[in-house]
Order: sequence, then C-alpha cells, then structure tokens
Amino acid sequence: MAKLEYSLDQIDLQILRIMQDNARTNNADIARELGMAPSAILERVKKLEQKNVILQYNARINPAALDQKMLSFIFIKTQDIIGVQKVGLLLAEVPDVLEVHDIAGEDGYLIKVRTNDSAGLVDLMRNSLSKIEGIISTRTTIVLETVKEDNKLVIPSKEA
Amino acid sequence: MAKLEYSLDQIDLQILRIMQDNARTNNADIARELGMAPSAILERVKKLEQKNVILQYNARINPAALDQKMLSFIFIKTQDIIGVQKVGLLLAEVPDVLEVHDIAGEDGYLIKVRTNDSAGLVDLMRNSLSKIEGIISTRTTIVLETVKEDNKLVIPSKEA
DNA sequence: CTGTTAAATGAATATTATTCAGTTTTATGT
DNA sequence: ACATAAAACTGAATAATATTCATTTAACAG
Repeated sequence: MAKLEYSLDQIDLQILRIMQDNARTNNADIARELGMAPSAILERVKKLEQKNVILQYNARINPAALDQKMLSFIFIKTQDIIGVQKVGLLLAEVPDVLEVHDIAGEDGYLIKVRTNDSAGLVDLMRNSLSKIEGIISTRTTIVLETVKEDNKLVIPSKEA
Repeated sequence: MAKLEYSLDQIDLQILRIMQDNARTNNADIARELGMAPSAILERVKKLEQKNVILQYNARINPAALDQKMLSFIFIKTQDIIGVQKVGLLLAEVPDVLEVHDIAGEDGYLIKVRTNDSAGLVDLMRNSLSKIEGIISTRTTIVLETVKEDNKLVIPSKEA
C-alpha cells in the first residue's frame, strides 16, 4: 500500500513553504531560520527533489515583458475516449499552450494558452489545433484581466 | 509613450530562458554559459527583478505530495459589471484558489482551485464562495488528469 | 540492551556571490 | 562626425555560501 509515498515532517513542510515563496533562498538562510545546520537542510532539499516533492524551480516571468498580452482558456471537445489520450499529448507540445487538463464530463480538454494578441490566438487555432486529429470543436474563453496567478499550494501545518 | 517599457536584448532573453527552466542556476554557471563575467550577469538579473520582468522565483511542488489530489476550474457568474471588481479580489484571498481571471463575455471569473478531494471542493463552495456577495452562479469543471502544467512562457529569439 | 539505520552536527574545503575601480561600449546631443 | 554622458562589462579582491565528510546523536527493531 503506497499510502504515504511522501512522508513529510514539519521541517520538510517549512522548507517547502520557504522555497515555494522564494526558490532562491539559500541554504544558509533556511538553516538559520529553522535553527539547523546548513548541511542538514541541503540533505533534506536534495531528498525532496529526489522524491519528486519539489518538481522544479522556476522564475515566473512577466508575460507583458515578452509581449504576451493575451491569455485564453480553450475547451476542446474530442471524438471519443478511445485513442484520444494522444490529443492531450499533442496539445501539450504546442509552445503557446501552458496547461493541458483532461476534464470530466464532456470528453475533452481544457487548455490554457498565452499569445501575443488575438491574431496569435487565431493563428494557433488555425495552424496548430486544426492539425490535431480527433478534435471536434473548441470553445474559447478570453481573459480580460488576471487578478491572481501564483499557483502556490496551501501547505498544511501538520501532515501524517 | 510607454511602448517599450521593458526593452530586453538577446542576453536578457537568454538569462530568462535559463532562469525559467531552473531558477536556482547560479550566476557563475549563467556567466559561463553566456561567456560573460558573473558580475555582469548579477547586474542584469537584479535589473530584471527591479523592472518586474522576473516576478518571482518559486519552487513548484508536487500537489500529490501535499495530498491535493483534486484540481478544478470554476466559472463564476457575477451580478453585473459595477462593483464587481471586488469579487475578484475576494476570490483571490481564498487559499485554495490558485488563479483568478476576469473573463470576457459572461460577466464573471474563471478560477483555478486545488483541494484535497471532492469534499474539500464542496467545502470551499459552501464556506468560502457562498460568502462572497455578488456571485450569481457557478459552474465547475473537474480535472481528471493534468497532462501539462508548467506555465512556461515562450521566449522569443529576437525582440525589438 | 544492542545493533542498525537515518538524520544532524561541525569543521574543512570548494565554489559562488558580491563589491568596486577601472575600462569599454553605447547612445545621444551638437 | 565628434564629444560627452550614461550604461554595461571586466577582473580582481573579499565575503558568503555550498558541499563534503567524519563523527555524533536519535530512533527503533529485535
């Protein structure tokens, strides 16, 4: 039974909390904050990486700085359940597609897409999506303004 | 005219590319890779932070490790346009809400939510969403499986 | 108890970050 | 084109951090 595949103690959670907020916090600082030796923190962090608890460290970049002013969500309806796992993988390969989620209920996917502008979106739909077999229809929702987008998980105080 | 508020040259883009992939890449490594002095890289990175090109460095944590198995998107229809900016801010304050987007067309928001399980989702809707004034209705889409979720922007090779 | 394993410490060393003076490059006004 | 000012870069010196590892401590099963 792989019930607790990742058993995280209080210290691990604290490390995660710090790292989720600032992935560039150095070991020395974390060690100071938690009152431990830097070497101990280093070991734990490496273990968290190996156990795939920490998936990646990434810099969040301001989309506006790269002129990617347009954000959209697109619902994609697919043919049927059989042989459609491939659609998800193909969608994931499209560069402007940031997220691909297999959704319940309507045989399909919800994807999150960032483009320069509406022309870029049209372009993506014409040139990329239309080339993927198994897509029946799409419904696009355009984002006017993003209020929050940090994707930070809620880290509990206790964990079994 | 604030046309080029962030003018990024080729080197900046390379730095962003590296940092987006691994926010813990150290200056020395970046400097080696780009054939420049570490001090120059340091300066540029700091400037990118100050110019708000780099918004934050965060560790992406495996939701499964924190037992947050459930991901949902919820469309939220709001009363009207007047006085509804507040709804977005209130939504953003709910811990399990990872993203809040003001969407076009239907007077409302699309939010991304992560909960432990379906009970957690119900809980959120009953205890948090229902308390927010101005929400007329909600439509929830449940994610069965996430194929991609890296939120990495496409960084162009050239930029004016 | 005793042996075994996992985790932490603390010191030594390697590497990196950071500062800064001096130089080069770039941009700009004349 | 030229002079000048501002911005960016280099390289060396110093401060700080990362990393390694032998030893100690803690946790725990038999």
